[in-house]
Amino acid sequence: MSAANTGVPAPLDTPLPSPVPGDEHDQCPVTDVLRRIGDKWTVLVVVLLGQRPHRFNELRRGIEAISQRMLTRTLRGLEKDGLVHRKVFATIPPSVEYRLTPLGRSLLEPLSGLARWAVEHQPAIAASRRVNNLPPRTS
Amino acid sequence: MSAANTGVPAPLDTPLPSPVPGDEHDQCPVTDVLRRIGDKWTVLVVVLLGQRPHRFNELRRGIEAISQRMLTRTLRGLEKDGLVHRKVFATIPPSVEYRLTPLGRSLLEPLSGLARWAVEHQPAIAASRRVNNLPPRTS
DNA sequence: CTGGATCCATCCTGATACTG
DNA sequence: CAGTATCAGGATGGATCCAG
Repeated sequence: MSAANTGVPAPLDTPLPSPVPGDEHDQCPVTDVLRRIGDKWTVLVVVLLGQRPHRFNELRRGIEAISQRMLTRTLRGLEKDGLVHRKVFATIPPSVEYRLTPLGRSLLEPLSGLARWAVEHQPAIAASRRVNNLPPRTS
Repeated sequence: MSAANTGVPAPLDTPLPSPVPGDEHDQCPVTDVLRRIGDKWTVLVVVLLGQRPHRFNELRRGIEAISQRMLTRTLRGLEKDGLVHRKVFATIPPSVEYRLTPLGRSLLEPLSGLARWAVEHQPAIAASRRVNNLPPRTS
């Protein structure tokens, strides 16, 4: 935190990859990533796997509220995108280990930036939600 | 960029606010924020407003593919959370100006971090998606 | 110009039951 | 243990029409 809120729009060292083509109907990478990790469980799983590799039911116990189905789906999505590696041990009973790939680990860093912002400003957002519970506009 | 990808897991200066309570059924602030900005249009609107204030139809033209309804909904959501300020000019015809609040502007920074990651790794993700188009596992 | 109201298709998520 | 299959409810997004 150096020059924080001086009132100036803050010229951002990374200009965010341009508004969008407009007439292009496929979305920009940013939106794409946001939608991938913006679901209900992905971030939780990534964070857990960021600590160490986990087995399936280990993740399940770590999250608790997640259903078996959603954990599978979440892991499949992450695996498909190359963020998580799935390693099967042909034992009896079978066991499967999930771990972040280097690509997946590289996500932890920008994610932590957003996490810090979220934790820091969550009270302000919550407050704004309470106040601005859509009171009729002037009328 | 100092120590970038050395292969080591990178110990993250911000440890991401802990996995989750587990038995708590309300989500952590990070998930909350991710779900707010993880929808189809929010980030696009925020980015546009990050450049300068816009009027309603100006935003609409800037995004093009967005429907009137979704632009309204997106803006209402951002307004409710205190990220966007809505200023009405009682002219004829009426005009409304939207601009980021300081809170909204503060989001641009962590967002740009994620944006940089997305742009940088989007090719790898796309490639992984093509390869891993869910080929039947062994079978 | 700005936006509300409706209707509808689709996606996401959860609960439950079953399998190698 | 680690999943898959199926069904149902809610959320999300789009099209269209109407209004101040």
